[in-house]
Amino acid sequence: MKTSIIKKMREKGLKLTPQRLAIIEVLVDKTHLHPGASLIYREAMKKVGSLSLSTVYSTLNEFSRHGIIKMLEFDKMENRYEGNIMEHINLVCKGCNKIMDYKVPVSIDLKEVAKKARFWVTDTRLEYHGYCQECKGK
Amino acid sequence: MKTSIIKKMREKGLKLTPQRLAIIEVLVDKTHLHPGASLIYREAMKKVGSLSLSTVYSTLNEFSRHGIIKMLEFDKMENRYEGNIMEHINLVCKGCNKIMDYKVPVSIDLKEVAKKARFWVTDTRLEYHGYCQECKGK
DNA sequence: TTTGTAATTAAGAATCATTCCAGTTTACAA
DNA sequence: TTGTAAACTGGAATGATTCTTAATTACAAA
Ligand SMILES: [Mn+2]
Ligand SMILES: [Mn+2]
Ligand SMILES: [Zn+2]
Ligand SMILES: [Zn+2]
Repeated sequence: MKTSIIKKMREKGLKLTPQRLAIIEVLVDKTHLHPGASLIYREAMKKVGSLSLSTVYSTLNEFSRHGIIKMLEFDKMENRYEGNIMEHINLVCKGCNKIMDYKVPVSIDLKEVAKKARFWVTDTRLEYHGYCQECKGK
Repeated sequence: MKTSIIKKMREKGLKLTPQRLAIIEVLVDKTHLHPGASLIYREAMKKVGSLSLSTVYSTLNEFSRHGIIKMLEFDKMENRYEGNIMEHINLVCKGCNKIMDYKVPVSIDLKEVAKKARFWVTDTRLEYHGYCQECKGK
């Protein structure tokens, strides 16, 4: 996954800096956690001496704008990021803010959306909110 | 829709105030716009003399907490609200921030999610982001 | 109808994730 | 090696949302 991200960066003409490399590594290592900017900042900081939070934010924005990673936007909670850009449902626990992947059994044809609703889809956001096993029993 | 919202409020033991009535009316009238708090505030203000933005926020939070309305959370954009709580996909235009409804052709069985992923879904958030007819041609 | 009180509202201050800014450094193509 | 656009930095600014505290009010019970 790390290699494919770097490859995509090259394709898009994005420069590879030590800061970006560290951010990518955290994103890959912790992708199952769907980490937020502050965790990514803390972890990447351990890898590269010099890094500012502004850089983390602008890098994550840049990457998600290019479709290299996916930004999951929230209101009550820090935004979260993931390297897995395959279409899937994110299960978001309201108790502990954990986010888990759920394989989509069916997929809607985006061409049909364009035809029927006159809307051209660039990315999808599928979330189920609720409670995980641990949080279910209060 | 207005009647059913008020009925649900009664069921939940929520009091019906002039402020809440105005907010509900705006929510019903403008539901297709998926209005944000500031629009709801402006429009509801026209109906009742006295209304504060704090009240709008706390009311919308209260209602969505009770599942009476649905809050659509964004990061770059004001949160939006809708009275239509039936499961459907929201088409969010990245050009003009318009939000349109799209009827879901298929629905995933939530019991299967509980069984397979050990996750209990309370609400769903299905969005397609992209461009509407007007914004497509830049 | 009147009363008691828990719920609701108001106004402004506080929060905090995120963006902006302006100056400095750096990756990498030539 | 050099030139330059891109990236980085740290601090200030932003802005939607929440918090706080005191005043007001809906409505159940008397
Ligand atoms: Mn995921
Ligand atoms: Mn909708
Ligand atoms: Zn949980
Ligand atoms: Zn549009």
